[in-house]
Amino acid sequence: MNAISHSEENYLKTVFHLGADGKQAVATNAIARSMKTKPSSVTDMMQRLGEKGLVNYRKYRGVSLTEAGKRAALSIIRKHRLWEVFLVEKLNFSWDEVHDVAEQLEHIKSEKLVDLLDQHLGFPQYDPHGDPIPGKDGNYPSREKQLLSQLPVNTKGICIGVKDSSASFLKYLDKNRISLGDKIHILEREDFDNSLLVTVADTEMRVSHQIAANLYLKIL
Amino acid sequence: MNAISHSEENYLKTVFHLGADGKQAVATNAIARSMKTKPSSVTDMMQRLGEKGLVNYRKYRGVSLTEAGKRAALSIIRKHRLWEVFLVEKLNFSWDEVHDVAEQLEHIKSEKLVDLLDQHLGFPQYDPHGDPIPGKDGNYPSREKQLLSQLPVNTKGICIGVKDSSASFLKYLDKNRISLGDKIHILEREDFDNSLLVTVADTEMRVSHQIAANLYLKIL
DNA sequence: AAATAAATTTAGACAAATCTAAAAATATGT
DNA sequence: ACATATTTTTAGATTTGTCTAAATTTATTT
Ligand SMILES: [Mn+2]
Ligand SMILES: [Mn+2]
Ligand SMILES: [Mn+2]
Ligand SMILES: [Mn+2]
Repeated sequence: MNAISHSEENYLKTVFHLGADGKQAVATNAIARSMKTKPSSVTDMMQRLGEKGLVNYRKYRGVSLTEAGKRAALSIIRKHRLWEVFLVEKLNFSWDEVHDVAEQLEHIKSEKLVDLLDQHLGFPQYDPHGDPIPGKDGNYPSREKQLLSQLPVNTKGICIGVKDSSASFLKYLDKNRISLGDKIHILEREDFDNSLLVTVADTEMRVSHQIAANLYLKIL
Repeated sequence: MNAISHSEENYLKTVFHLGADGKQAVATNAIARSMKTKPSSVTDMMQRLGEKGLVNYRKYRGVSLTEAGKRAALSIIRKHRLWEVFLVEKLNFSWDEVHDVAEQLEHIKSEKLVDLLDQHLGFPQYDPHGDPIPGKDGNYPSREKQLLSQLPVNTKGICIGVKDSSASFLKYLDKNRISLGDKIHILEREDFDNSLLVTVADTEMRVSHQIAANLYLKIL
């Protein structure tokens, strides 16, 4: 009776992400910008999701997810990230190529498929971009992490994730031999342009503010 | 420019199967029956597919696939069967559970995904039901095979496929320990009900005409 | 506090995919 | 060959998801 459509799923996921993991309300325009649709389409959809009890919609005031909406969003994100792990670990996709395919695979409906995929992958905790994989029961582990750009000189940490996961950024990291799991040591900050001198897995290099502002570290 | 929709793909596949693998024309009613839609919906869709150059549509005369339509159908069937192999071989689905999931997975659009999946599976030739997997280039190998019900007493063969691949038939075969690859020897035919006395992998058993009419053998 | 700007919603249109009911064409039986 | 049955198509409606243009509400600036 109340099946959630492909399109509705995409909207729910966007509301979740834009609203700080389902905690804040989100503006119509923000959703439209993020999904490359028009604000009027968003309004339409939010009214429908409101009627289905998946979002709290108040005219002109933005939307937030209901508990049911949050559960639905987490289930889609779980599938998205499990498929990303599959693509990278089993099929040898590179981490910059998986997003569009996972964007499709996340909509496949079969609980058994998700469970067996999870098992096949050894119950992974994080996706290839360092993002946590929501549990079957809907629990969403959050990890201690800080942007490289916000840490003081002399900090040591492990690179555990990316904020921007666009193909161009990920390819840049590949080219410069920066990978998740690498140990990073901040040697020096350049006041002029906020660039950093760091060692990444013991190799010294300079990273721009742009880069540093998109890399998450776990402090050691 | 002319992307083929989810729904159009399902129709193309049905026309392919009902028309003896794209060789014959197919009636509107046959398509509607097979897809559980109404004949009027089929007419609509066939007119659209006709305009797209994927079928030859002549009012009241049924439809056949064009070369482009055949290519599209084979590509979907290739994906469907590769995913079925994946589900059974890698995720341990049983062969009676894979169809509905593959029905969704076959619509995922990514050439790279299909190529890498094919490689990951070791370039399988047949799906879990014994059906051949079309090649990347669109070639469709056909296999010498005959229905068990149509073979004379004393024939020996290998069970290589099923005609009916409904869950109920497949579960029946599991229960009776009949699997693809088993050696079958026809010992006796009962004239009264056309049932057969056979050995399956050296175990003697009686199979009804219903069963025999849905099992394909390769004669030894 | 008006005036102006920005964000949001509404109204109306459209394409895709489906349906029901009615009309038209084709096939079948006597 | 004619009447009847069957198949197929057309006409018109509905739902989903989108759009543009206009109206409305909220926010910002002077
Ligand atoms: Mn998606
Ligand atoms: Mn990811
Ligand atoms: Mn399908
Ligand atoms: Mn199959």
